[in-house]
Amino acid sequence: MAFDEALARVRTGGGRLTGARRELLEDLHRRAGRVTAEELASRHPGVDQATVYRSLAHFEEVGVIEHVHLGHGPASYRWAGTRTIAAVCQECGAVIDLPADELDALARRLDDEYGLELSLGHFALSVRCPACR
Amino acid sequence: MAFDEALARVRTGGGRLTGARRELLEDLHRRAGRVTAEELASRHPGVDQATVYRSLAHFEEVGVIEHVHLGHGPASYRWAGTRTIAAVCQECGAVIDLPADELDALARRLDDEYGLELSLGHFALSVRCPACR
DNA sequence: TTCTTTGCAAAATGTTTGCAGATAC
DNA sequence: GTATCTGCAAACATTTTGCAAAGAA
Repeated sequence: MAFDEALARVRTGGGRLTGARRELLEDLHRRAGRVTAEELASRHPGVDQATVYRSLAHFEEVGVIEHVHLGHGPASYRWAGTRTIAAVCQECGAVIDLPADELDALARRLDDEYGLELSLGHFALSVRCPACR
Repeated sequence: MAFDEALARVRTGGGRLTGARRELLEDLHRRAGRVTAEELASRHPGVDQATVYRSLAHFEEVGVIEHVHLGHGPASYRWAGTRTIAAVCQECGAVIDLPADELDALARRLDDEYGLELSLGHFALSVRCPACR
């Protein structure tokens, strides 16, 4: 998603585009990878941790970012719309990004057989990476 | 896995089969479904919460149980070896158990293309259930 | 001017740890 | 007898909340 579109979305439903939000959005957009709330907070010392969480929640509500659970630690956030899914190595913790297409066949089966709509984000796949096998 | 086999496993490497552990094992075995540490602790008031966590960790180490993250709440534990995977509805939180075979094709692809060994437990699939669509 | 957002501090949630005494083997 | 396990209480990590002041529209 383009940065400007994100700015517009943040304002939907009376949302305000504050300094803190703009700062966080720029960071999230620029890096494109995954970040935890704690990393964001520490990179933006002027922005309170509570504000980081509240901003992230708002960004997610308006579809600007999405979060995924990579393991036992904190959630990871990234700019929305990247069609990849995370696989986490259970042993070394490495995160491997896979094209989301890999799940297309599974998604189709789950839909056909159970009426379930598979959503790509939110949970990682649990794997063992080549190095750890 | 049979209950007796579990008892044996708990003793591997000098592990002791204590009253608390036997109680928890019986509960986990009998119910076969998923339980959180907190539920276990409250069903066994004589067993301290710390003991529950430590026992669960030990049971998992010796392969008697496995845990999965179903969402934002606590982890869920269940008797090992059940070949199903959990799908969690993002909207209503319902947990749907699917035959693990559904992931066989995906597992094969991930192995062939990336050298990744997919492991079935630990993370749930994120879905929208028929009722919520 | 009005409604939203912020910072701060405190609470809530889920889990882990240190330690001295109890228990399994 | 000796190493492991337990309860207790305190710490920890992540996230959420209440509230009064500040800021966006």
